[in-house]
Amino acid sequence: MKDLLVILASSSTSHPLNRRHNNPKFKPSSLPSPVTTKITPSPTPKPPPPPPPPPSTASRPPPFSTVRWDSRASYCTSLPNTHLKYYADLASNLAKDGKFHEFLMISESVIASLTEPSEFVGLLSTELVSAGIARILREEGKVWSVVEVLRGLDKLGFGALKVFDGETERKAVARECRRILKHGGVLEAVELMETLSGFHFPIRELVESSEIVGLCMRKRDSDLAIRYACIHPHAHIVFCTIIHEFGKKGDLMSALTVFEASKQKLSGPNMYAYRTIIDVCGLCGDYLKSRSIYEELLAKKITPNIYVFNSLMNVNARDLSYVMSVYEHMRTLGVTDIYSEVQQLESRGVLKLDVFTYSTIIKVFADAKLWRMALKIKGDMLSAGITANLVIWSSLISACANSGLVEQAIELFDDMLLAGCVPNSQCCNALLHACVEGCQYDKAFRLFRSWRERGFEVNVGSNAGVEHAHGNSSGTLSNSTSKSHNLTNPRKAPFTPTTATYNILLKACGTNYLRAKALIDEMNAIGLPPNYISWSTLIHVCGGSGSVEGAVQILNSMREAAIQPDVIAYTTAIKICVERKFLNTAFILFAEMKRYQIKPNLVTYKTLLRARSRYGSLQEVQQCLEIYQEMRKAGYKPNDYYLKQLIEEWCEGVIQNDNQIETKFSSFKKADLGGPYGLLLEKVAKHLEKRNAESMVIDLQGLTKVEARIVVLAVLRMIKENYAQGCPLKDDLFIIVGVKNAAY
DNA sequence: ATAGGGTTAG
Repeated sequence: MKDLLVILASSSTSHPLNRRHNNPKFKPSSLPSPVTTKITPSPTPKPPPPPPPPPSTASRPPPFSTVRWDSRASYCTSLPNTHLKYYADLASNLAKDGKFHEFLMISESVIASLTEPSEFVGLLSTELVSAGIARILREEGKVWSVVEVLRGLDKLGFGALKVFDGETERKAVARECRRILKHGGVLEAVELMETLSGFHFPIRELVESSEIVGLCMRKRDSDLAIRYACIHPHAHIVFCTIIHEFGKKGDLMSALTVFEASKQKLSGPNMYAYRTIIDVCGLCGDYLKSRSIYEELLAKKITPNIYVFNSLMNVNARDLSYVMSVYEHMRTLGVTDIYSEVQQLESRGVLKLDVFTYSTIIKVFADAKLWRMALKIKGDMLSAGITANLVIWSSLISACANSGLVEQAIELFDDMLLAGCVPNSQCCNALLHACVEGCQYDKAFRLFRSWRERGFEVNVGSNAGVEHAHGNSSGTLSNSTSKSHNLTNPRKAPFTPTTATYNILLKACGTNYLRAKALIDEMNAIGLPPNYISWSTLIHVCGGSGSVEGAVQILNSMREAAIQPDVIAYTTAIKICVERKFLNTAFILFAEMKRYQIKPNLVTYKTLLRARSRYGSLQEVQQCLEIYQEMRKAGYKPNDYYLKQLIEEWCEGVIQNDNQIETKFSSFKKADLGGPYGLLLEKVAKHLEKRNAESMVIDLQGLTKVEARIVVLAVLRMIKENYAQGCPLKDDLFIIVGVKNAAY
């Protein structure tokens, strides 16, 4: 074998064949035909005769003629496994030396002779092939030669080779990608990424998706944007971003094209995309299109979620009858049926809708962010002859606040003052909250200061007197004084901030920690000491200002102030650690809160699991799996999304993207997975648990062939990593195959 | 009957 390598090596550099090949008159068929070389498999391990000498090392694909290899094929079919192994070793070694043309030539010829290419692919040494690619990247930085090699590999069905494990190589590619983009080559960059993604290059590391999307936008190239989305591991999100971006540009046509593509690409309805495209219809002024999209959902018997309904109603807001028909459907779907039930009760005379019930209904819509519905209820109420009181006004302002509608909220507040209703702290807080939700932080502070200095001017005119004759009079200035004046009569009312007021202002500090700290001091000074909500908000602000240490330190300050940090305070701090990639600190805090007997909730778990987008080592995977197990025990249903991601990282590319099964390596289709990941995820998780690391029983019962393969791959990788760390498997490895699904 | 802190598909 060594001899053969020498022959091949010499032929690839200075062999006279090279000169012949460079001659345009040279024809490959003039080479001594390899078919004539007879291979006699011998019982003793004796190297088989050499494959045909490679004709070239030039950077073009080797000049094969299919016919030439076809004749060889019939003969090769009977290649015994030992010979297959020999060719695989030979090819792998050539690849390692960077002689990819020879590698491809041998591979192509062998594969042409086999019915099942994976037989040969399985025998190739991934390590050697990736070493060769790494070498080209490292020593010569030749990204494009590598890309050509990869495309060659791809053509031969080597897609599943994972060749980008090394940091250095990935950086070389990233540099090249940067360079291309700097010169405006988005198309080139996407093509590069398409090739790379077939070889499990983590393209997310290459460049921010927003940047690529932005460049595609600038070129108005929806096709390119779609191509990029398709290879992104979070295609569903990227699609939505693109749809929205086109919407912002007023380009509904492109947005719709992308929307259609997203449906093609993603399995299962994506409510997020539906919601986005409906919003975009609104942005582009085509409300009729939004209706047809909604109808498409209905035709497919897909139940829209509350966000889709909300968007649809907002987009069609001008057509109240349509909004009501949509609402009617929403009600029948059980999204919210409170109003109709209440109305029914009223019609039966069981209940008289009063200002209390109206206020409850308004709150329901306010919480669901259905502010238009909230305002509609107010209309219904006024028609029923009931006057809005302070609670109603407050709820309406809250409804706008929850949707970040500052102008609307201020308008309501002014209307309220005009109607002679005196705001209390809660009502003022609702308006401040609206400013925060609408990110108008300075406006919140300006309002606060002006209220504190001047209070409110409430209109107590004759109108107010008449209106309040019906309604509840709480929160209304006494009419007795106003009656003497027939004209509008402004009255002064004071403003009293509460702890909640300060808490909202704390949030309005954004990332300005000093401002927040000053507010905390002010609270202490005026006798409104910060409560646990104030402290959590302070943690948030501090973290936002960039100080992870400071944020963690505030947990201690809380205890000093005799306020025990609760689950939200800890979750806030953990979130900051996670965002700033202080993963160890995050896990320390997680352990600490449990020591203090504070039970993590679903939000805590989710926040913590977002810590890793890639799982580098076994330790990291196990750390996350522990959290999963804990979550399960605590009665929370783990979101498969994260676990799926984890498993993707672990199964050597058998699973790719969201729901897609890599089809190049094995000819399995998604259907083979048979429905949801549930059982599969559980099995992989169970097998990767720490305590299972030493003695191993792999139970494949109930899994399909593909699933079983995934589980086995995951376990094998764990064994490999443990071994590399010096912890070899001590006992035997048992694999239980199901009776029906004999997997291996 | 109305308010304030952590998630909300990366």
